[in-house]
This record gives sequence, C-alpha cells and structure tokens, in this order.
Amino acid sequence: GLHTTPEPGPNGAFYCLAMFPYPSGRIHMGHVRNYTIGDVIARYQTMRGKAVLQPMGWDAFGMPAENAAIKQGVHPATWTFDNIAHMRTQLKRLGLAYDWAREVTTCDPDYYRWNQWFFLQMVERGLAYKKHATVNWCPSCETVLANEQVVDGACWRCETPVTTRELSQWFLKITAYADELLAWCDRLPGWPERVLTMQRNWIGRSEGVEVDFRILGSDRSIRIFTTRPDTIFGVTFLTLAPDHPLVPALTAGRPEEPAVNAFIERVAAQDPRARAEASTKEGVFTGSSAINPLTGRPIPIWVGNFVLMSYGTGAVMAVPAHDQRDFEFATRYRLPVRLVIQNPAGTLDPEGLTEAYVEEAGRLIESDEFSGLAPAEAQARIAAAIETRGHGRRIVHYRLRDWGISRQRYWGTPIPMLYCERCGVVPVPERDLPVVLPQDVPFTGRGGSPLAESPQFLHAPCPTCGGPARRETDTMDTFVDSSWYFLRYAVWPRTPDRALDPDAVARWLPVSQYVGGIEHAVLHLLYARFFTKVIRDLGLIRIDEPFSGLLTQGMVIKGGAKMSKSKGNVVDPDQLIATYGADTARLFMLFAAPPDKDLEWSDEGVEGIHRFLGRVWRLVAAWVTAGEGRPAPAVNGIADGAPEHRVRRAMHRAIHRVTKDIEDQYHFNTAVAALMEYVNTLSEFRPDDGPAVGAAMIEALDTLALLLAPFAPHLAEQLWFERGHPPSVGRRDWPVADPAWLTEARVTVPVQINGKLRGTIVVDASASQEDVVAVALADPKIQGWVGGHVPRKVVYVQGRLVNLVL
RNA sequence: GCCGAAGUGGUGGAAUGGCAGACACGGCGGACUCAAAAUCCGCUGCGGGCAACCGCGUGGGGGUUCAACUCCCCCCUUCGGCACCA
Repeated sequence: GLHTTPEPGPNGAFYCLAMFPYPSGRIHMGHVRNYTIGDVIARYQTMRGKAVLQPMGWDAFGMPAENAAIKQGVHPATWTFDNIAHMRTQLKRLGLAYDWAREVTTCDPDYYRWNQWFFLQMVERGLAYKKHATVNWCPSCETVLANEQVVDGACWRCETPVTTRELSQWFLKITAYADELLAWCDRLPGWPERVLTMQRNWIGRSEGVEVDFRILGSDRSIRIFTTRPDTIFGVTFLTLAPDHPLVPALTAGRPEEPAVNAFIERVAAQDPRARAEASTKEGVFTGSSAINPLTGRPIPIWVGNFVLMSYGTGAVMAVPAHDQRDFEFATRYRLPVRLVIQNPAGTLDPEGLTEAYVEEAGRLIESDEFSGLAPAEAQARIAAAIETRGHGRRIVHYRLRDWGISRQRYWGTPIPMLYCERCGVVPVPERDLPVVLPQDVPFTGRGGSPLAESPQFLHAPCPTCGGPARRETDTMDTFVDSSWYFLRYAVWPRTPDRALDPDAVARWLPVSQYVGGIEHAVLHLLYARFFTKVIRDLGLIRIDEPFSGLLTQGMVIKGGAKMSKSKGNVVDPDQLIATYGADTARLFMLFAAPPDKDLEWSDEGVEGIHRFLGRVWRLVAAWVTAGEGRPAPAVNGIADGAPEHRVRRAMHRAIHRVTKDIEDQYHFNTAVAALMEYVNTLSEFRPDDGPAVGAAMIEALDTLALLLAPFAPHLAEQLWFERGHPPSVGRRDWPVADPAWLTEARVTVPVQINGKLRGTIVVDASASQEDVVAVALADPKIQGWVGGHVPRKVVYVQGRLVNLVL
C-alpha cells in the first residue's frame, strides 16, 4: 500500500527523492546507505500524514554499457536492461517504499525523445549552439568531456589524464544563467553550505573593468581585464597570454620576433598541468609598447607564461607594486615598480618594496585627481572615469564555461540535428522525434562516433529541401538525462505526447528532500538547476529551483578508504542481507554515523545491530505470549515513581526524541540510539509485574512498533501483526508525545561550588531558588565544601543546576 | 593563497552556554552450560587511593562568563573545493 503514490491532500505533499543509480550491475553499500536514508524520510512523512512521492529509476545511458559491448560482445541495451532487472530485485529486497509504477529509464526512447525535444527548444532560443573549440578529451573513453567532468586534470569516470582537442561541438549556454545560478545560492537554506560554496567557486563571478590600451604606432588596441582599476596609475607594462591573437601582429618584422616565437612554442609544448604547477614567471618582450589611457605614458608589452587565454581577455595590465605575480615578473626582468597605494601606517617605501602590497587599505598616491582616495572608492571613481572617457567598461567575468554536451559515443541520446549539403545545419522537426538509436552498430572500440558506422542512421533526407543530408553522429552527455528526470517522475499517468504535465509538476515540485552523494556538488546539481531554469523559461513549470532540501550523504569506507573493487575492500549488500536481513542492513547504515559524515564499515557494528533487533523481538514476544488482548490502560492518578509510570514516561520520551531527531537535521544515529534506550528501559519489566505495568507495556510496545516502522519496516510490521493489529504499521499515524509526560515532578539537580560539581540533590521541579539552595546547604557533603561561608552569589537554573559561588 | 568542513575515551559517535563521553562496538569480570555458541548481569576516560573520594581531561594558547566541547581572538593539524582567475 505504501508503494502507490496518493494524490496530495490537505496535509500537503512531500517529494522524497534519492539520486537514481547507474545500472552498473549490482548495488553497492553506497546505494544501500543512500536509499535507506531516503526511505526513512519517505516512510516518516507518510506516517505524518503527508502524501509522499518516492520514485526510483535508472540513469541508464553511459560508457560502461558500451565497454561491455566492446569486451564481451553483448549489446549495450541487453547489458543495461539485464542489470536493471537484477538491481531492481536487489532494491526491492531492502524494503524501499518506491512507487515502481513511475520508474524512469533514460535509455528508453519515450524518455530520451524529450532530451531531444528540450535540445531543439534550446537551439531555437540560442541556448544550444555549435562551435569549434578547444575541448577536453579523454583518451581512454575516446570522447569529449565537459569542464565539470575534468577532476584534477583527469577524467571524472576513469581517472585517465585529460588532453585537449580542437573539435566542432554542441554547447548548452549555461553561462546565460550564471548570475541567476549564483544568486540563488543565497536562497537555498535547505542545502549544505559546502555544496553552495563549491557551486559559487565553480561559477567564479568576478567584477571588474575592461580597459583598452592603444598600441603605440598602430590603430589597434589591447583589451585587458582587471578587478583593481584603483591601481591603474601603477601599471608599468602589459602581459599577454602566449596564445593571444595579437602577438603575431606585435612582433611581425621586429628583432624580437624569433625570441617571442621560440618562447610561445616552448610554452605550448608544455603539458597544461605542468604549466599550471610551474610557479616561475617567465616571459619575453614583444618589442611593442602601448599607452596607458589614464596617464598617457607608454609602457612595454610583454608575453608571459602565467597569463591564460581562457580567462578574461587573455591580457593583463601589470601592476608590480600591487600584484604579487606582476611583482615577481618585474623583479625577474628588472621592470619598473610604481607604488600607487600607501598603506594606512604610511610605511611602504616606493623604492624598496620586497613584495607586492595587495591589501585594499590605505590611500592612493601618484594617481592624479584620484590621489588621497581609499582604494574601494577609487575603484568606483576610476571605473566611472574609464567609461565616460571611452577607454572601457565595467564588466562581470565568470569562471563558468558553457556546457559541452557532444560525446563521440554510441550509448547516449542522439543529437537531433542534420547536415544538409544545401541548407547547412538543420534541426530534426519535432514530429520526427525520437531520433532512435540504431541497433546495427559495430562495437569495435576503435573510437570515432559509432553512429557514423550505421548507414541507415547516417543518411536521411533534409527536412527543409528534401535533398540528401547526414545526421549528427555524436550523442548527448549523459548528464543531460539526469538534468530533468525528477520532473518526469511527477508526471502520472505518463503523457506520451509531451515531456511534462504542468499541473502534475506543480503538485509535487520542487523536490522536498533530495538525497545523494557529494560528488555531484558541481556536476549533476548544477546542470539540474540550469535545466530547471530553462524549462521554467520555456513556460512549462513555475519553479525556480528543483531541490528545496539537499542531504549529501557521506561515503561508506572500510579500512580508511572508500569501498571499491580496485581496493578490494567491498562488502556485498546481498551477503549482508542474506546473513542478517534487510532491517539490520538499514539500521546499521543509519546508526553507525550521522548521514552526512563518512561511515566506517564495522562487522562488529553490524552484529551489534542484529543483536538489538533480536532483543526487540524477544521483548515483544514475551509480552504477547503473556498478555494478549489487554485493554488500553488507564494510568491517570498513579503515584509518581510507580513502575507503570516509568513505562509511560519512557514511551513519551522516546516518541519525543525520535521525532525531534528526524525533524532536526535528520539525526538518524541518535534516533536509533533513543530507540535502543527505550528498549533497554522496557526490558527492565516482566509480564508478572502486575496488571498496571502490563497495560502500560502493551501500549508502549505498540508505540515501539510505530517508531521502528520507518527504520526497520519488516520487523515493525511483524511486531504489529503479533500484537494483533491489521496491516500496515507504516500507514498508521505517527505517535505524538504528551508534553505532560516529558517532565518529572521531582528532579535530580547537580550542585556546583564555584563551577565545580560537588554533589547532587533531589528537589521538586517547581521549587524556588531559595528552597533549592536551602536543600543544597543542608546536604552534608555540600556543607563540607561550603564550610561556614555564605555564598557570595547563587545561580539556579530551574530544574537543571545550582551553582554556589563562595 | 582564497573559500568551506572538521579535530571529544581503545573505536564509531553523543552533548550547541548548565552533571563531558548518551547509545553502540571492543575489552574485563560474572551467571547459565559437561563445554562452546547464543543469551543475561556488572564494570570500563586518564592518574592517585583499600575506600568514601580527590586531581586531570573535548588539537594548542589567550579571553568572556557564576559556568565553555559549545561564544570571541590568535595558532596548529586533517579533509574537501577553487586557483598564476588578473
């Protein structure tokens, strides 16, 4: 009954989503942890009365399927669907309350046709475009990679060092949303700060000024980008990237030309990573000079290995006095250093700087009418002056680059474009979607786009002129598939004629709680945010962000390293479930660490959880055997301290703590600890302790089943059945703690002398400070510490602590 | 270098201004058993003491407070992200 999604009712909707897996073959412990966390949240919200959508699907396109085809001769589709069938069985064994009817499989043409449709919408709006560019290339995967997929200079999937290639590729214009993606980082309170920080860093916004420096003896100029226009009077030279397009013109026919060319060749031959790590700043004079537009003074133009063509304009104004890189460069080549900001203490010596002064504090000097200003104000004034005098403009630069989505692989969504001899690049008309992946493709592993090997696929008539045309043979990055799948889940029944049903999406989205690995902090999570905004601007949805809450669970590690085949430290979930059952697997994952921290695998820990579940079973079994069908107890008027009172109090306390731990930041480890304490308390009582205890116990054990239901659903259901209740415990209301039972009439209060614990006293919880101090001073042990002194000061925190300051 | 997270017993971890170490693992001792397993009970931060107790203790140093793992300042270490980004 939990596995069908109800319509959202008056109690509201809750969309609980775990990142869908790649069907690699078998589930691993990371999946078990991820999906258990999500399932606890979904089951809890169900019992809280929310209409809950918890779907599951398959991120089914990707390289491993193709590699299997190359190595074993099995078709990627066969391999993928076999894996899905197996993994679905594995997930079902864990007792995850998914609505399997809504399953999404991205390699299904009914799904990927909408990838193609969204792509065409983006082409129409200029958000998808083709350009010739230097792109990241993985020699092992033999395909292009997006910037986000290069991790430490290596392929995100296979860790092969990435090289570059010059290729004509399709890009999605994520930079058009850079500002909005950044701005919303401040409006996602349900996201972990570290993920937001990573996204902010990745987008890398920087405000500055572009300034044109006219080349001496030429009508051309060099455009530089700076974030420090306040230092422009300190510019003593310009530095261009070695591959800056103006370099040849600057050196042509000059005596410096051979030296410059030799330098450029030397830098180009360097591996980009080695270049980044080489901290020595080297360069060469071009022989040309430029004019500083604010001072009118001529300055030499250099080429430097530390200037990157890929950022800003590929040219920088060098201010050695206020930029450490420029300072090192100037020192090496004996170029002038011009101090234009004096520090607040006035201690900087213009003739004897030993390092750049980069702080934005102090006053401008030697800067004409701007002298005397603070750097922050000078930045605004000088930027304005540059604009009004026509030397440049204020501009914002981003580190974020457009998303290259062309992949030279088979097992992905075909890019729905045609190349006509007469009409050029032509989109496939919407009515012709989906462009289906052909079956007759040889898997040779030789590289190149495999789709080009299928003549039937390759040749198609041009939709515009009917003449011969060739299909695009690259496929889409698989991250396109996962950029909107969470929207498709909400559409039910599925609409074969359109990607999204706006009403269905409005009913469920944004995702209330998303659960997945931190490794997607700037991959999937950035792309999905981008797609959501594009789809919003297409008018199909009204949300700005896809995921309200985000929980990034930690890794499962063993022996200090992430579980992996190569490390040989994997523990197979099937083995775990076969030996101990799904509930032990689930509870261990929840108890061993807070969800966002790494979890160290422990065989002994698993045993411990298994023992706990055994104790729960024996506890309930003992009482069921002894006292079936007892009526609900009446416990009012029972004296404080009576055993049945203790049972009742423990029950309300457990309800309170488990509820609070789930609600506050999903502290499942302490929620499970609270359940253990509860069970420990209930275990103190025996069926022959009398009818009052028996009545309280029966109620307490029912509550135990309810509290256990989200965590260990199988055992909870069985306990519920043993108690004679109809199924299902997971559909009953979550219990509510009565605040009256959470407080005690008499409390044990620690007594401190001068802040040090010296004893405890038992007082009425409502006792006044005077009464409590009197009891404390009457205590023989306390008297020994106080001696004959009168406390100089007394602090009493009601029911918590008393501190006597002597 | 910049940004972020973290540092607590033998181990995983708890406590977010009020009894540090909940809960669990491991260890030690005991019960049951011919024996073992399972189960149950007790003890378990470090040092001192026969003991009741005492001293010390949350990476290091300083500060605020009656009271600090918790707040403030400085420093160290680890992990993660970005990075000759102009």
